[in-house]
Amino acid sequence: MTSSIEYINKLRNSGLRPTKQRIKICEVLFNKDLTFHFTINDLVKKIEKESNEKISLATVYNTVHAFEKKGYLKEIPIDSNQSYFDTNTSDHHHFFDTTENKLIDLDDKDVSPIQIQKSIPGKKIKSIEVLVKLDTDNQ
Amino acid sequence: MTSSIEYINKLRNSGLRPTKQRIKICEVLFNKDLTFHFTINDLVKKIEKESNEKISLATVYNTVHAFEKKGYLKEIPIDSNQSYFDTNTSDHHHFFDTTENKLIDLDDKDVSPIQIQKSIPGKKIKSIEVLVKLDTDNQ
DNA sequence: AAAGTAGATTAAAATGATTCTAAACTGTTG
DNA sequence: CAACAGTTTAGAATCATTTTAATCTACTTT
Repeated sequence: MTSSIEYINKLRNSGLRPTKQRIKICEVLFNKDLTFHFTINDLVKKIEKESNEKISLATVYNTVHAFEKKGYLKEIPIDSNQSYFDTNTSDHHHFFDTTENKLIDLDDKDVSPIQIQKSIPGKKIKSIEVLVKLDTDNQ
Repeated sequence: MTSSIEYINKLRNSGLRPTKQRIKICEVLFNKDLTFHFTINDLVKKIEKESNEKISLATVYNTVHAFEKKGYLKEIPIDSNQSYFDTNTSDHHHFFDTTENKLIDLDDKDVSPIQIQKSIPGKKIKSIEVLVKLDTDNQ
């Protein structure tokens, strides 16, 4: 359990004003033992469930994007028309269960080191993300 | 140059009726020396440019999805608000230039072999896709 | 502590990609 | 050729996301 004072500091230190809404969103996102994956829609439902005041949808979008920019959240590349985010911002990868449309974390240590032998002039590598698609195994 | 007879056979063999529209889309997608990446919007423009008749947007969507299901196209997992497709259906990966929003092929041979040390019970690996995000290098 | 202001929140409207609808059309089979 | 299932179509509907512009609030300056 992190107290809201710590979120206030975290926000201030990132140049984000610690508003009531942002603190609440921090609590919903980061006040957990485990990291998790979510869509904006998931997050709105979580906020409604864990709080009595409602936060405008635009604010949820703004805040998630602000947190992503600050590195507190990561967007996960999935071929979907909804954006998936991850509260686990460490270097890691994902399984995507194509039958259940569910994401599962895949630790960096469970993937052999990835080396890219090609470079693009004037460009530098920002991130390397592995997506392992899974299917039901009916042997 | 593949003749339209071959596309007619290809379509028939996949259980898709060889309509005027599908044959035209085959020509635009597969009558090239090089494979390429596209969005639906790109494809519509390409069709307009390479043809005098117009194909309804709904038909373009239907056909792209039908071709994807048959394995003639692959969707590329990108966290973007548009779906990207690839006419290169062989095993390979991608660079994504985040400043120009452009995809670049990354050969399987240019990526060190990837081994996944974790397995999910009842699931088997369907594909492994690597997305390397690029940034402008202003050293 | 009051005033000023830049940043934040909000509901509602706008946008843009994608899907759906239902009517008209067409390839295939008998 | 008739019949039918599959296909195309324009336009409407949907859904996620962004924008707008008015209101509000955290923070700085006095």
